[in-house]
Amino acid sequence: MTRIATLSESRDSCHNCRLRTLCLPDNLPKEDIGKLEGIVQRRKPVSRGGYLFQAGQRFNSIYAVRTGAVKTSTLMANGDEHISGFHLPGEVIGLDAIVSRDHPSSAIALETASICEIPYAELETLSERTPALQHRLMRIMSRELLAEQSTNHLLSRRSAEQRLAVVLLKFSERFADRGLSALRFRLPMSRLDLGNYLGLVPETMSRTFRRLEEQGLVSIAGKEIEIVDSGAMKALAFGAEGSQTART
Amino acid sequence: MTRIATLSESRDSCHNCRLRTLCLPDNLPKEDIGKLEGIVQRRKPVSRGGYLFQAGQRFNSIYAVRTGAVKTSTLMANGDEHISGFHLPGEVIGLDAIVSRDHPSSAIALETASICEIPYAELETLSERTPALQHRLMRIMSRELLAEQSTNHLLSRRSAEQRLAVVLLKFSERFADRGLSALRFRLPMSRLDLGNYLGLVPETMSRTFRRLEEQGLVSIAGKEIEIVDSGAMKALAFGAEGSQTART
DNA sequence: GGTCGATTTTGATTTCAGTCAAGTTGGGTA
DNA sequence: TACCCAACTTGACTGAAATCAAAATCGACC
Repeated sequence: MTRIATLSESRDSCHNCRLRTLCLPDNLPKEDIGKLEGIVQRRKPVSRGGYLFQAGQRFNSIYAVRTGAVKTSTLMANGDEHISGFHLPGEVIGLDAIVSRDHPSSAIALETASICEIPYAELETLSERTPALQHRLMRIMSRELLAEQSTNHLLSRRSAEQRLAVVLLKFSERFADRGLSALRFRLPMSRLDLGNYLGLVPETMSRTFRRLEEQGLVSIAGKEIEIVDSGAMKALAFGAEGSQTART
Repeated sequence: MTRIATLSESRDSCHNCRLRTLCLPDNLPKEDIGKLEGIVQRRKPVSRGGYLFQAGQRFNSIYAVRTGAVKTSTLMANGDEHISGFHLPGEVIGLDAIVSRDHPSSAIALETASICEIPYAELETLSERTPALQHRLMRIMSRELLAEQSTNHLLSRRSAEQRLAVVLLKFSERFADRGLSALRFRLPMSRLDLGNYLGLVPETMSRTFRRLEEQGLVSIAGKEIEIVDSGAMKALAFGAEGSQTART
């Protein structure tokens, strides 16, 4: 029986946390993990639709997702929401607020989520005397930068089918990194949210899902996704064919 | 006589550098700037089309632009170039390589550029005993993250006119930050490159420039840009009108 | 000053995704 | 169980930007 993604449970300490290698503590010496644990605060779970923090709110902490899933979004000048990312367990949220002292975006739970809060002032103090932690922070920031770049890339002149294929493959990879199936998983967000992130309206999302299914690339049942032909998906997402520019 | 942007000259040391407040040394105590200076290497100028580094190359240093302008771009699977950013004096390049040990993208001079090279291993060592530098690095990374997010935002479901208006206003602001005119400046890149960055083909770029000019928002002469109606530009770029979603 | 290639422009046409308008489905709850 | 609202789907139509094709302009170099 294939196990469907739930991304649940992890122990109370960073030492035992199943997400250790994805999260802040990765590669830290044992005693440094101990120190980090000293400042991490476990919050009571945030339920679906609840805020971890709101845009404009004073920046005090960064947050690591332990279970569940979170979206970050900004309200644009005209009142529309723009979703800037989806965050799975082990990922760190709020790093974009370090410059400005205020959170530029809101973080909202897509499903009940447990969260580790890490007060930034204390993290900064700790990292002053913990080189390994300092390096780890730089690496995480750099990783985020790469992720954002790859999103830019995705939004820049790619067809709806390609965008969807890319994002499904990325989720596949991220679930696999968390020890879950790469081929069968449950998307934590609505089509509306995913479309918002991809720059596509819900109608297009619906039609695009259908087309991928008709081509035998995926099998869709609500939010449950099965990647049927991973090779063809990759060809569509990254392949030479389908580029809108390639004028051979 | 209005001074047209050239973004030239700055002294040999970080202390005297006109770009100090934009670049790494900002807010550092004098003695820390001295230490930073100790590891910064001044390279001989890179001429138009020359590489600061190439994608795939081993990551050793980050780079700060002193004069000129630089683009960073990746080669996609199908052979197309995707331009991920344009970099003006005072900006730091290469931070996206920290995670992977290799540069994910290439950096190419758009016009003759002088560059400061900062070996990352030495920077890391130095920042271990220089908290202010450490904080500065985190802030710069966070700033980059914000910039990437705002690019995402830009590419996500905005019209060609809006994209161009936003990017012109951003350049305006960046030139102003460097003490140059916010209303008259010279874009350092070709329309092809700017279009690539914005996800638009050159034909559309041309037509969109023309439309902005016809509406009396800007005045264009080759790469020389004059912002004629800054208010209307902002209304177009950020205003309530022009949202593709607002179904009032 | 003239030449060649790259860059930019212009026009005609096509196409993909957005818009508008109605359903349909499905999850939550009274 | 039945109701309700939100999420999703479907179909017809529209429109903005891509594509295709060709000409004009620019600018670097001899």
